[in-house]
Amino acid sequence: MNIESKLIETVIEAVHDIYDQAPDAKTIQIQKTRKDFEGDFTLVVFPLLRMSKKSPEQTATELGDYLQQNVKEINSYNVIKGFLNLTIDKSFWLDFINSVGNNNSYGFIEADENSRTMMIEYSSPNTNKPLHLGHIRNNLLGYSVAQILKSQGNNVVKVNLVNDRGIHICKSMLAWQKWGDDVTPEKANKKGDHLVGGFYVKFDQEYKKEIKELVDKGSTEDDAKKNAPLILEAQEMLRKWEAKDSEVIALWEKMNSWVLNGFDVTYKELGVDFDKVYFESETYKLGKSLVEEGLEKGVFFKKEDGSVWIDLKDEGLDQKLLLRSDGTSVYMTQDLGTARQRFTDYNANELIYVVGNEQNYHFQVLKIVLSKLGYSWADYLHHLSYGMVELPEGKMKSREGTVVDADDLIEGMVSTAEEMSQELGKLDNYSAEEKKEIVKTIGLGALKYFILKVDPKKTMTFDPKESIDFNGNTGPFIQYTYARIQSLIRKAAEKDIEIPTQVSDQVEVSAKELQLIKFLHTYPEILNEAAKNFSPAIIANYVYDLVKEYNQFYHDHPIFSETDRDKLLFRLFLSIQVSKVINSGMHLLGINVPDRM
RNA sequence: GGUCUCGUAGCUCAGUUGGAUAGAGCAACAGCCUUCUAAGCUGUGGGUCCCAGGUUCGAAUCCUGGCGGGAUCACCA
Repeated sequence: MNIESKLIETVIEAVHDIYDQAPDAKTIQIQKTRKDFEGDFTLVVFPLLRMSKKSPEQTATELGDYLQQNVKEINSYNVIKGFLNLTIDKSFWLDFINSVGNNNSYGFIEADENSRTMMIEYSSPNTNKPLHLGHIRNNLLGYSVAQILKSQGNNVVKVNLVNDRGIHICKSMLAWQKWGDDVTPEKANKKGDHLVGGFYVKFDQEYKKEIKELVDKGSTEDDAKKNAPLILEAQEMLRKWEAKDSEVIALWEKMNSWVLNGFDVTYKELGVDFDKVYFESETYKLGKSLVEEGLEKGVFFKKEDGSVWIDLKDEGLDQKLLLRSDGTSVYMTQDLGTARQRFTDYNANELIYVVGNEQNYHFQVLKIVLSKLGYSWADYLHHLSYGMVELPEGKMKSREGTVVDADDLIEGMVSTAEEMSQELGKLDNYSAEEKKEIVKTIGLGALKYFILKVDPKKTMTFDPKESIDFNGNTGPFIQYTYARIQSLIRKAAEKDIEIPTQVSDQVEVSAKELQLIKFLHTYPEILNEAAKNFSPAIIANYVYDLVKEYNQFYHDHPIFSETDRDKLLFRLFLSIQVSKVINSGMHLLGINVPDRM
């Protein structure tokens, strides 16, 4: 049993013994004592006043006496207003830090037969254009949340859903057919996703020209959009695709494979992966059959033109399209099918969708539609909605060319890391190979940390200039601290100092060091909270705070200048425990830590 | 207009189930490299926690209303 629950239990006993009352465990608030006060844990006594019927100070004192007598770990206590501050004995903290020293997976929980299976979908790219900054946030979040859930004893299945069909795919296919001149990624010496993305842009440009021409001839804007020859051709192509026209399918397969090969490169760079990849081209038909099912059950209705809808006015929403009048499927159609397919494949307890908040409405509808169809697992769907990534100059707009391409961004981060290392002369003694590796770790660490430290649900500003500032609350700062501790270990080996596997309870411990130990003590709670909230940001900020605490300690107490052997060993030992937690926390964020930098 | 969401220092962000005097970093200024990596550390200045009510012993946090930004309400995905 951990110390906090022990304290809570004893407080309940105390209230029972002293005031003859039975308090609800929820009213007992044990929290960490704030830095500026003396003590380790604080009991807030205000909620208990109605039971004691005494002043806050008197109540706190009586409870303090009781606790001190009945909990052996408590050394002393003090009362300030309604706060009872308890000081825990040093030996408790030393026992604790020794237990961390013997534990290679501190804070982690093993999966067992009672584990829940959680499926997490992330990335979900369209095969008509390359990944951009928004996808980076998505991928990093998805991967990290999966890691975090795993660390807390869940079985996790990471899935990707490739949006490989639809009108948007036909647009780039059509543009390639018309203006592609049989170009391939090899011929153009370009990543496949970038090549295809170019044709998507080309389509849009030509389409706009056509619209303008029609408008100039007197057509309305709306009519022009609907009747431009290019869009009609694209629609025709989609119908052919759904009818399995061999020529269209062949082109589709060719171009999709180019794009997917390109994505694989980017995923590898980012360090993300999947256990299973779903393709909408494989699930949309199941979606269509679910629509049929809904029509039979009377959940959906058909309009005169043949399109299928659901009326959600009773839910406070609108009418929603499920199938086009020409019988082709839309986004919602295929998502219905995909969801069903997943619960057939894996018997998941929870299905988490990592998708931007611009789709909040979509997921609200998806959930309602599935439960109206009678699927009880609709309750297991959870939309992990994240905010947009903006640039300092404003929003990203593909039309205005202000989209930050994922590959360009990664490359930029790495080359900036290289320039900075060069300038500081940090990597002068390393081989080109080693340099490349370290610089990549730092560049990606900077990017990943910058994005993950922000609360997922918030819109965030990504400032490329600020992100390459390697000072402050950044990934490289944390990596640097880790690297320095590794350097300590090497130094100890040089000096033939054997690092202890545990420390004696005779050692003198400073207030600062005690604070560091208490900080490490909260790590399991932090992980638990991060898992509950699907929030890597909680871990990121914790690790940063830990590193900051450690750096202060490190500067005040140069370890090898310590003459007392026990103290020296203790500090070395403590440093290693800190570096273990840094490594573990960063690992959950998907960030590597270098041994030297 | 309806729904959702965000609003904390000049800027980027933390702030635990409501707890004590609201915190970091960047930027500015002033210091610290014969001692384990100065990509660091120390110090100074910087706040109407958007506004107004309400609940509470106690509100940045919860509720209501307003103001401001964003998203969404497509036969796009």
